[in-house]
Amino acid sequence: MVMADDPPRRQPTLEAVAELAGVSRSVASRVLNNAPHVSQVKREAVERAVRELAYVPNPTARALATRQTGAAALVVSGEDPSIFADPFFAQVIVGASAALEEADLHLMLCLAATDRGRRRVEELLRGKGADGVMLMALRENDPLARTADEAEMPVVFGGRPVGSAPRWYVDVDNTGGAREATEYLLSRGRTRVAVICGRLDTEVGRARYRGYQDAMLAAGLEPFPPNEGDFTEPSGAAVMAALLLQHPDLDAVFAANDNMAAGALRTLREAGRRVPADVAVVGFDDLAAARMADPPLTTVHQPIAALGRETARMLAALIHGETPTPLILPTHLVRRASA
Amino acid sequence: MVMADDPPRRQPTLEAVAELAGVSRSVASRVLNNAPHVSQVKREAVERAVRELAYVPNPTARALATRQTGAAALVVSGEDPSIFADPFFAQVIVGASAALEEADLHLMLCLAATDRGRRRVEELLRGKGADGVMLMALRENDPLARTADEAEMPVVFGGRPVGSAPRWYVDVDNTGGAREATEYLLSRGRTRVAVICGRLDTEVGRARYRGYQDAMLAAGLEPFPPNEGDFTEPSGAAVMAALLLQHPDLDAVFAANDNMAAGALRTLREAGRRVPADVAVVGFDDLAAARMADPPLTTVHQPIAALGRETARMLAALIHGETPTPLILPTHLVRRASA
DNA sequence: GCTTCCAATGGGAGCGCTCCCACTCCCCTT
DNA sequence: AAGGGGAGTGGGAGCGCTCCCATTGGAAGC
Repeated sequence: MVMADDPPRRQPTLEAVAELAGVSRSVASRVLNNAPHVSQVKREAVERAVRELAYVPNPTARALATRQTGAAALVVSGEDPSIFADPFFAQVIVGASAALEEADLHLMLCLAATDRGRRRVEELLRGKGADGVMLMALRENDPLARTADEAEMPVVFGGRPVGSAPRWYVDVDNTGGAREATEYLLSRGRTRVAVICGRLDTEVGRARYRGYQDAMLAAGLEPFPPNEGDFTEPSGAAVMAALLLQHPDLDAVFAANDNMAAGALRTLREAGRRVPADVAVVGFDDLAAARMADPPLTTVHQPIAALGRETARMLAALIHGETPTPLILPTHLVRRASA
Repeated sequence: MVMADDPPRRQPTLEAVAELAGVSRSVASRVLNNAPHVSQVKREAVERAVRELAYVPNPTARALATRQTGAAALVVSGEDPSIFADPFFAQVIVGASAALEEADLHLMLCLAATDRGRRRVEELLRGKGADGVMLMALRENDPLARTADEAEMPVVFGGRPVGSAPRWYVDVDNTGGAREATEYLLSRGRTRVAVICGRLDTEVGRARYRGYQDAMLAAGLEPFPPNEGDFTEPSGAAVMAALLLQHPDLDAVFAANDNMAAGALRTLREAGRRVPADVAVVGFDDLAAARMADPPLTTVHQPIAALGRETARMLAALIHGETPTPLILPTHLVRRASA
């Protein structure tokens, strides 16, 4: 006969610690939670027992008892999972992760791309699988917005969704950044400043176009109509080509993000236009790639890691019962060679 | 008098569902878990009750009872949190997330950069805060390797750690890829093929140098000594500059990743060497940036999303009690203009 | 010296679910 | 006709923790 094939050597429990320390579970629990009403002697006894047994509290049991999971979810929506492959999100995560760590919260990452994924997120929200949620990259009329709203759980938006402004959000000053970029182009004497928009079904896309528009109108110039790209390099190249055809005399272009600016640069190069001599180009995002572009891209820097950090901080505050206020992070122009 | 300020309107429980459906908790539980031994009538009654109450099972309670959290952790080690900002990880995550979704597992992301972060990971492992772990980017002698080993929990390594090969891992054929890249350079008639290594305290760095070495030796050529960069663009530029000084006659260079290749390209350009006419350059990784480099970079493609996907799949298999075998994913050369 | 108060303590009732097990029928063998 | 087997069912004991509450005893207040 063999031994039982499943040696149930389980983790020690609080009960075991208490017993070894010669105290009750209550006292042991208090020591672990750093709560008052424990004598120094027993406190030390418990600490010794914890060390001896290499005890680690079971987070699940604690979660059940306290009704707090100790986790925050970062939900990235969008039909295409590869939207997430954008280094943008990696940066956001670095920031969010750091802030969450400070608040002693774990990070659950949910890419709600497929139907199944969305359903799982929904269950997470409604089943209280996390203490709070950060919602990013929601599309127009995203059903997740409603679910999040109904779930009785703190929700912070990273970047405002299209249309309504939620109760709590952290966003970047897209309009201001776009305005600054356009004004800069104007200040360099350019007058025929074209624009390559991002998707206009996103708030980012709209806000950046708005900033461009503001600056043009303020300068008494006619803004170009919104030529829509989809934030990718090829779309930037395509829109640039179309622009060149319709307005051969343009002398500058503001692209709503760096990827599209890179595409524009490529088209311009292929068309034999010199940058910035013939056409000045400004992007938005200040990705690593912007620095390495040829020529290095003048672009609007946005604090991506800070966006993640502040979103997470706001969520943590909410979870702790505080009432933070929405936040808009500043952007600033980084001058390089392309404009 | 005001009403109680904390309306404890709680989620309905299984108990409530059972009561509404006129069955016992056991039966309701069976229905929810799709278990047998339930009559059709009661099954439907329970389903109706679930809908009526908009019942969602509490994952925490389930986790406590089953001793399964339903989550897998992806731990990214490394002293510098920004290592994670590398688009590499974003890709890995997309793959892992998809595979985890299929296995109905949630993704917990842990960036173990700070001491506090490492401690939290340790607690996660030892406290059974997840059903399994994927470990990536471990450094030499990383204490996490031991903790993971001791934790009685499935562990899969994404990329082998330096030195020991763990029981379960998914890796990319770094040596084969580097060999292929070098062979290609050789086959184009280059004979003075230099190398820019990655950090040699990582297995990736070593394996890629090994591949380069193999190819050189097989061709009867003297391999260059390992000139170590740290996988960043500036380090590639610096090593390239040093190389040019010591070996002005070199006619090709294999860089252990695309970032360093980009740096090399920059140095070469500044030194007035034409690529590929004077010096051919091959990178490794096939990042998006490689395509946009000037000239577009010939590089070794590695299936990053697949790495994430397979790592997650292996972990899921382990969690389900299966016994998978380690996996090495193929790489292949992508020919572009730089070589 | 006697009440008053509060720090210290441990018992016990949950938190919401799973799962073992005992029990009842009912159908199908021999 | 008696027995076995299994499907269907519900009760109850956990899972490991927190937290309320009753109890104790010694210090402080009068």
